[in-house]
Amino acid sequence: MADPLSRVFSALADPTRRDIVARLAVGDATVNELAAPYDVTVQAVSKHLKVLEEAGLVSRSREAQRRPVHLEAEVFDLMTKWIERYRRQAEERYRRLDDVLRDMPDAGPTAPTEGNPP
Amino acid sequence: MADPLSRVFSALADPTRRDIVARLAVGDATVNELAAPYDVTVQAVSKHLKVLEEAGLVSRSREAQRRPVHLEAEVFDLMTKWIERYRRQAEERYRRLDDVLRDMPDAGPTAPTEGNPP
DNA sequence: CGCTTGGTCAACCGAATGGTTGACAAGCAT
DNA sequence: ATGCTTGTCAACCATTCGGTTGACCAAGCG
Repeated sequence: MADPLSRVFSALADPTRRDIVARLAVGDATVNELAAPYDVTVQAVSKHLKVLEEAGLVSRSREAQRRPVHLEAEVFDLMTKWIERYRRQAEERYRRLDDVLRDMPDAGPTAPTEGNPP
Repeated sequence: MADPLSRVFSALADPTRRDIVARLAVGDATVNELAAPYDVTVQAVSKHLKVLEEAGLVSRSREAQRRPVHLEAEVFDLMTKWIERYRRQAEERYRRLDDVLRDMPDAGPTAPTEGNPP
Protein backbone atom coordinates (compact mmCIF):
# COMPACT_ATOMS: atom_id res chain seq x y z
CA MET A 1 0.00 0.00 0.00
CA ALA A 2 2.87 2.31 -0.79
CA ASP A 3 1.27 4.52 -3.42
CA PRO A 4 0.36 8.06 -2.34
CA LEU A 5 -3.10 8.08 -3.86
CA SER A 6 -4.16 5.03 -1.86
CA ARG A 7 -2.85 6.61 1.30
CA VAL A 8 -4.79 9.83 0.77
CA PHE A 9 -8.05 8.11 -0.09
CA SER A 10 -7.59 5.71 2.76
CA ALA A 11 -6.85 8.51 5.19
CA LEU A 12 -10.07 10.30 4.27
CA ALA A 13 -12.15 7.15 4.41
CA ASP A 14 -12.60 7.67 8.15
CA PRO A 15 -15.23 10.14 9.40
CA THR A 16 -13.20 11.19 12.43
CA ARG A 17 -10.22 11.91 10.23
CA ARG A 18 -12.36 13.89 7.80
CA ASP A 19 -13.72 15.89 10.70
CA ILE A 20 -10.19 16.60 11.88
CA VAL A 21 -9.30 17.83 8.41
CA ALA A 22 -12.41 20.00 8.38
CA ARG A 23 -11.47 21.58 11.67
CA LEU A 24 -7.86 22.08 10.62
CA ALA A 25 -9.06 23.96 7.56
CA VAL A 26 -10.27 26.65 9.96
CA GLY A 27 -6.93 26.85 11.72
CA ASP A 28 -4.04 24.93 13.24
CA ALA A 29 -4.65 23.09 16.50
CA THR A 30 -2.89 20.96 19.06
CA VAL A 31 -3.51 17.26 19.55
CA ASN A 32 -5.46 17.79 22.75
CA GLU A 33 -7.62 20.45 21.21
CA LEU A 34 -8.35 18.16 18.31
CA ALA A 35 -9.10 15.23 20.59
CA ALA A 36 -11.51 17.12 22.85
CA PRO A 37 -14.76 16.71 20.87
CA TYR A 38 -14.43 12.99 20.33
CA ASP A 39 -15.05 10.41 22.98
CA VAL A 40 -11.93 8.43 22.25
CA THR A 41 -8.58 8.65 23.97
CA VAL A 42 -6.00 11.20 22.93
CA GLN A 43 -3.77 8.33 21.80
CA ALA A 44 -6.36 7.28 19.25
CA VAL A 45 -6.42 10.81 17.86
CA SER A 46 -2.64 10.80 17.79
CA LYS A 47 -2.83 7.68 15.63
CA HIS A 48 -5.31 9.35 13.32
CA LEU A 49 -2.95 12.28 12.94
CA LYS A 50 -0.13 9.91 12.10
CA VAL A 51 -2.22 8.46 9.31
CA LEU A 52 -3.06 11.92 8.01
CA GLU A 53 0.59 12.90 8.22
CA GLU A 54 1.77 9.84 6.31
CA ALA A 55 -0.76 10.71 3.65
CA GLY A 56 0.81 14.15 3.44
CA LEU A 57 -2.42 15.85 4.49
CA VAL A 58 -1.03 17.26 7.68
CA SER A 59 2.25 18.41 9.18
CA ARG A 60 3.33 18.81 12.78
CA SER A 61 5.81 21.39 13.92
CA ARG A 62 7.38 21.74 17.34
CA GLU A 63 6.58 24.69 19.56
CA ALA A 64 7.60 24.34 23.19
CA GLN A 65 6.01 21.09 24.34
CA ARG A 66 3.05 21.62 22.07
CA ARG A 67 2.82 20.09 18.57
CA PRO A 68 0.53 22.29 16.49
CA VAL A 69 -1.00 20.40 13.60
CA HIS A 70 -1.24 22.12 10.24
CA LEU A 71 -3.34 21.18 7.23
CA GLU A 72 -1.38 20.67 4.04
CA ALA A 73 -3.85 21.34 1.25
CA GLU A 74 -1.71 20.55 -1.77
CA VAL A 75 -2.25 16.81 -1.56
CA PHE A 76 -5.89 17.38 -2.34
CA ASP A 77 -4.84 18.15 -5.88
CA LEU A 78 -3.64 14.60 -6.32
CA MET A 79 -7.13 13.30 -5.66
CA THR A 80 -8.91 16.01 -7.54
CA LYS A 81 -6.84 15.30 -10.62
CA TRP A 82 -7.51 11.59 -10.49
CA ILE A 83 -11.23 12.05 -9.89
CA GLU A 84 -11.69 14.75 -12.52
CA ARG A 85 -9.98 12.67 -15.14
CA TYR A 86 -12.34 9.75 -14.92
CA ARG A 87 -15.42 11.74 -14.13
CA ARG A 88 -14.85 13.73 -17.29
CA GLN A 89 -14.14 10.61 -19.29
CA ALA A 90 -17.32 8.96 -18.05
CA GLU A 91 -19.40 12.04 -18.76
CA GLU A 92 -17.91 12.30 -22.22
CA ARG A 93 -18.82 8.71 -22.84
CA TYR A 94 -22.32 9.36 -21.56
CA ARG A 95 -22.69 12.31 -23.90
CA ARG A 96 -21.45 10.22 -26.81
CA LEU A 97 -23.95 7.51 -25.99
CA ASP A 98 -26.70 10.09 -26.20
CA ASP A 99 -25.45 11.09 -29.64
CA VAL A 100 -25.42 7.51 -30.81
CA LEU A 101 -28.95 6.95 -29.60
CA ARG A 102 -30.10 10.12 -31.33
CA ASP A 103 -28.41 9.17 -34.59
CA MET A 104 -29.95 5.74 -34.44
CA PRO A 105 -33.65 6.31 -33.94
CA ASP A 106 -34.52 2.87 -35.31
CA ALA A 107 -31.87 0.43 -34.19
CA GLY A 108 -32.65 -3.05 -35.43
CA PRO A 109 -33.00 -5.92 -32.93
CA THR A 110 -29.68 -7.35 -34.05
CA ALA A 111 -27.12 -4.59 -33.92
CA PRO A 112 -24.09 -5.68 -35.91
CA THR A 113 -22.69 -2.15 -36.13
CA GLU A 114 -19.80 -3.61 -34.19
CA GLY A 115 -18.81 -5.65 -37.22
CA ASN A 116 -15.32 -6.89 -36.61
CA PRO A 117 -14.77 -9.31 -39.49
CA PRO A 118 -11.99 -11.76 -38.63
CA MET B 1 -19.18 2.82 8.49
CA ALA B 2 -22.55 3.62 7.04
CA ASP B 3 -21.88 7.08 5.66
CA PRO B 4 -21.63 7.35 1.87
CA LEU B 5 -18.55 9.52 1.81
CA SER B 6 -16.54 6.99 3.81
CA ARG B 7 -17.65 4.24 1.48
CA VAL B 8 -16.57 6.13 -1.63
CA PHE B 9 -13.20 7.15 -0.25
CA SER B 10 -12.65 3.66 1.09
CA ALA B 11 -13.60 2.08 -2.21
CA LEU B 12 -11.05 4.19 -4.07
CA ALA B 13 -8.31 3.57 -1.52
CA ASP B 14 -7.41 0.35 -3.35
CA PRO B 15 -5.24 0.50 -6.49
CA THR B 16 -6.98 -2.44 -8.14
CA ARG B 17 -10.34 -0.82 -7.59
CA ARG B 18 -9.11 2.49 -8.95
CA ASP B 19 -7.79 0.69 -12.01
CA ILE B 20 -11.16 -0.96 -12.51
CA VAL B 21 -12.83 2.43 -12.34
CA ALA B 22 -10.33 3.80 -14.83
CA ARG B 23 -11.09 0.99 -17.25
CA LEU B 24 -14.83 1.33 -16.79
CA ALA B 25 -14.55 4.99 -17.70
CA VAL B 26 -13.64 3.81 -21.18
CA GLY B 27 -16.61 1.51 -21.42
CA ASP B 28 -18.75 -1.10 -19.68
CA ALA B 29 -17.26 -4.55 -19.16
CA THR B 30 -18.10 -7.96 -17.76
CA VAL B 31 -16.59 -9.36 -14.58
CA ASN B 32 -14.37 -11.77 -16.48
CA GLU B 33 -13.10 -9.07 -18.78
CA LEU B 34 -12.32 -6.90 -15.80
CA ALA B 35 -10.59 -9.73 -13.98
CA ALA B 36 -8.36 -10.73 -16.88
CA PRO B 37 -5.44 -8.29 -16.41
CA TYR B 38 -4.99 -8.97 -12.69
CA ASP B 39 -3.39 -12.08 -11.31
CA VAL B 40 -6.08 -12.66 -8.73
CA THR B 41 -9.08 -14.92 -8.93
CA VAL B 42 -12.31 -13.76 -10.50
CA GLN B 43 -13.96 -14.05 -7.09
CA ALA B 44 -11.64 -11.41 -5.72
CA VAL B 45 -12.59 -9.07 -8.53
CA SER B 46 -16.24 -9.83 -7.87
CA LYS B 47 -15.67 -8.71 -4.29
CA HIS B 48 -14.02 -5.52 -5.47
CA LEU B 49 -17.01 -4.82 -7.67
CA LYS B 50 -19.33 -5.37 -4.74
CA VAL B 51 -17.41 -2.75 -2.78
CA LEU B 52 -17.59 -0.33 -5.70
CA GLU B 53 -21.28 -1.02 -6.09
CA GLU B 54 -22.04 -0.42 -2.42
CA ALA B 55 -20.19 2.86 -2.75
CA GLY B 56 -22.50 3.74 -5.62
CA LEU B 57 -19.62 3.97 -8.07
CA VAL B 58 -20.79 1.11 -10.22
CA SER B 59 -23.98 -0.63 -11.25
CA ARG B 60 -24.55 -4.07 -12.65
CA SER B 61 -27.36 -4.93 -14.99
CA ARG B 62 -28.45 -8.31 -16.18
CA GLU B 63 -28.02 -9.33 -19.80
CA ALA B 64 -28.36 -13.02 -20.52
CA GLN B 65 -25.97 -14.69 -18.12
CA ARG B 66 -23.55 -11.82 -18.37
CA ARG B 67 -23.50 -8.99 -15.83
CA PRO B 68 -22.11 -5.91 -17.56
CA VAL B 69 -20.61 -3.45 -15.09
CA HIS B 70 -21.28 0.23 -15.62
CA LEU B 71 -19.50 3.21 -14.08
CA GLU B 72 -21.78 5.62 -12.22
CA ALA B 73 -19.94 8.92 -12.30
CA GLU B 74 -22.29 11.04 -10.24
CA VAL B 75 -20.93 9.87 -6.92
CA PHE B 76 -17.67 11.55 -7.75
CA ASP B 77 -19.42 14.83 -7.11
CA LEU B 78 -19.86 13.90 -3.48
CA MET B 79 -16.11 13.65 -3.06
CA THR B 80 -15.28 16.62 -5.22
CA LYS B 81 -17.61 18.80 -3.18
CA TRP B 82 -16.13 17.70 0.10
CA ILE B 83 -12.57 18.11 -1.11
CA GLU B 84 -13.12 21.46 -2.80
CA ARG B 85 -14.72 22.90 0.28
CA TYR B 86 -11.77 22.32 2.57
CA ARG B 87 -9.14 22.89 -0.03
CA ARG B 88 -10.64 26.28 -0.73
CA GLN B 89 -10.93 27.04 2.97
CA ALA B 90 -7.31 26.09 3.57
CA GLU B 91 -6.09 28.14 0.63
CA GLU B 92 -8.13 31.09 1.81
CA ARG B 93 -6.53 30.79 5.20
CA TYR B 94 -3.12 30.57 3.60
CA ARG B 95 -3.79 33.72 1.61
CA ARG B 96 -4.93 35.51 4.76
CA LEU B 97 -1.75 34.48 6.54
CA ASP B 98 0.23 36.06 3.75
CA ASP B 99 -1.72 39.27 4.25
CA VAL B 100 -1.03 39.23 7.96
CA LEU B 101 2.67 38.72 7.39
CA ARG B 102 2.71 41.54 4.87
CA ASP B 103 0.89 43.91 7.24
CA MET B 104 3.39 43.09 9.95
CA PRO B 105 6.72 43.82 8.27
CA ASP B 106 8.69 44.08 11.52
CA ALA B 107 7.57 41.27 13.77
CA GLY B 108 10.16 41.03 16.53
CA PRO B 109 11.93 37.72 17.23
CA THR B 110 9.74 37.58 20.37
CA ALA B 111 6.22 36.72 19.40
CA PRO B 112 3.67 39.52 19.86
CA THR B 113 0.96 38.60 22.36
CA GLU B 114 2.62 35.43 23.47
CA GLY B 115 5.04 36.77 26.09
CA ASN B 116 8.34 34.97 25.66
CA PRO B 117 10.62 36.56 28.26
CA PRO B 118 14.35 35.75 28.06
C1' DC C 1 -31.34 -33.75 -21.27
C1' DG C 2 -26.42 -32.89 -19.74
C1' DC C 3 -22.56 -29.74 -19.98
C1' DT C 4 -20.03 -25.65 -20.35
C1' DT C 5 -19.84 -20.56 -19.37
C1' DG C 6 -20.30 -16.53 -16.28
C1' DG C 7 -20.83 -15.21 -11.86
C1' DT C 8 -21.89 -15.30 -6.85
C1' DC C 9 -21.92 -17.18 -1.99
C1' DA C 10 -19.60 -19.17 2.08
C1' DA C 11 -15.92 -20.36 4.91
C1' DC C 12 -11.53 -19.65 5.98
C1' DC C 13 -6.65 -17.26 6.52
C1' DG C 14 -3.11 -13.63 7.30
C1' DA C 15 -2.47 -8.84 7.57
C1' DA C 16 -3.98 -4.36 8.58
C1' DT C 17 -7.13 -1.06 11.34
C1' DG C 18 -9.17 1.41 15.16
C1' DG C 19 -9.42 1.22 19.66
C1' DT C 20 -7.81 0.45 24.49
C1' DT C 21 -4.37 0.64 28.66
C1' DG C 22 0.15 1.59 30.56
C1' DA C 23 4.76 3.41 30.46
C1' DC C 24 7.61 7.07 29.25
C1' DA C 25 9.99 11.49 27.20
C1' DA C 26 10.16 16.54 26.89
C1' DG C 27 9.10 21.15 28.69
C1' DC C 28 7.63 24.37 31.74
C1' DA C 29 6.34 25.69 36.60
C1' DT C 30 6.99 25.41 41.35
C1' DA D 1 14.43 18.26 42.41
C1' DT D 2 9.40 17.38 41.95
C1' DG D 3 5.54 17.72 39.61
C1' DC D 4 2.05 18.82 35.90
C1' DT D 5 1.10 19.07 30.92
C1' DT D 6 1.42 17.47 26.26
C1' DG D 7 2.25 14.01 23.42
C1' DT D 8 4.23 9.60 21.72
C1' DC D 9 5.48 4.54 21.85
C1' DA D 10 4.39 -0.38 22.81
C1' DA D 11 1.58 -4.18 23.53
C1' DC D 12 -2.65 -6.03 23.19
C1' DC D 13 -7.68 -7.00 21.41
C1' DA D 14 -11.63 -7.21 18.18
C1' DT D 15 -12.95 -6.24 13.68
C1' DT D 16 -12.34 -5.54 8.86
C1' DC D 17 -10.04 -6.46 4.46
C1' DG D 18 -8.06 -8.70 0.47
C1' DG D 19 -7.30 -12.92 -0.93
C1' DT D 20 -7.94 -18.00 -1.50
C1' DT D 21 -10.63 -22.54 -2.36
C1' DG D 22 -14.86 -25.03 -3.08
C1' DA D 23 -19.72 -25.31 -3.74
C1' DC D 24 -23.38 -23.51 -6.10
C1' DC D 25 -26.91 -21.10 -9.32
C1' DA D 26 -28.58 -19.41 -13.87
C1' DA D 27 -28.39 -19.35 -18.85
C1' DG D 28 -27.30 -20.70 -23.19
C1' DC D 29 -25.91 -24.68 -26.19
C1' DG D 30 -24.55 -29.56 -27.79
